[in-house]
Amino acid sequence: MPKLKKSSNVDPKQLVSSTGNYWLLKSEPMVFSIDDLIKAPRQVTCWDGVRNYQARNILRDQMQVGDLALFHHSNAKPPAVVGVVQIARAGYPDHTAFDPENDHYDAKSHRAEPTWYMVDVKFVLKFAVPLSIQDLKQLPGLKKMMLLQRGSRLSVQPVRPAEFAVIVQAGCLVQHS
DNA sequence: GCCAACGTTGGC
DNA sequence: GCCAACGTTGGC
Repeated sequence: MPKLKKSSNVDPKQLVSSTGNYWLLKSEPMVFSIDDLIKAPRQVTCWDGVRNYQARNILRDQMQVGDLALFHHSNAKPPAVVGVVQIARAGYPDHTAFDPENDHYDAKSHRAEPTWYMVDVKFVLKFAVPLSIQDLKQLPGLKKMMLLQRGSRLSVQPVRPAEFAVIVQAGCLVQHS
C-alpha cells in the first residue's frame, strides 16, 4: 500500500467555485485532451462541437464565469477524470456550426438564431494521476454521480459540490516514490 | 465487438 | 402525434 501525500503545489480546499456551480465536461483525448488545453494560447479554449440539446441548454443558460468543471477523457483507455477547468466565458453561439468545412457543421443553425452554443474554459490543474471510472467507484459519496450511472451519455453534466470536492481531493493526492 | 440508453428521422 | 428503424455515445 503506497503512502500518499498531498501535491505540494495544489491545495484542493482552495478549489471552490465562487458561483457554487460545478460541472463535468467530456472530451475524447484523441480529439482534444487536457494536454492540448495546457498547450493552448493562454491555456484557454472554446468548448465547441456540442450537438445535444440538453448539453446546449447547460452551456447557453446555466454556465457562468467562475464555475469549475471536471475535465473527463471519454473513449480513452481507461476513461478518466484528469483535471479541473474554469469557465472563462459564458455561453455564446458556436460558430463552428456555421462553417460547412467543419466536422460539426449544422446547416439548420443560423447566425441570426443560433442553435448551438459554447463556452470558453481555462485550465486550472491536471491531476497527478488520472482518476478512472473504476477509481471513482471506490470513492465515497459518488454512487449517484451522473457520470457513473449506466448509459450516461450527456457530455456536459452537472456535478454536486460534494462530488466535486471528493474527486478533487483524490486527484490532488500523489504517490511517494 | 457488444450493447445500453438515448436521440433523430421519417412514414403514416 | 405515433413509433419503428436507425444512428450515436461511450463504458465494458
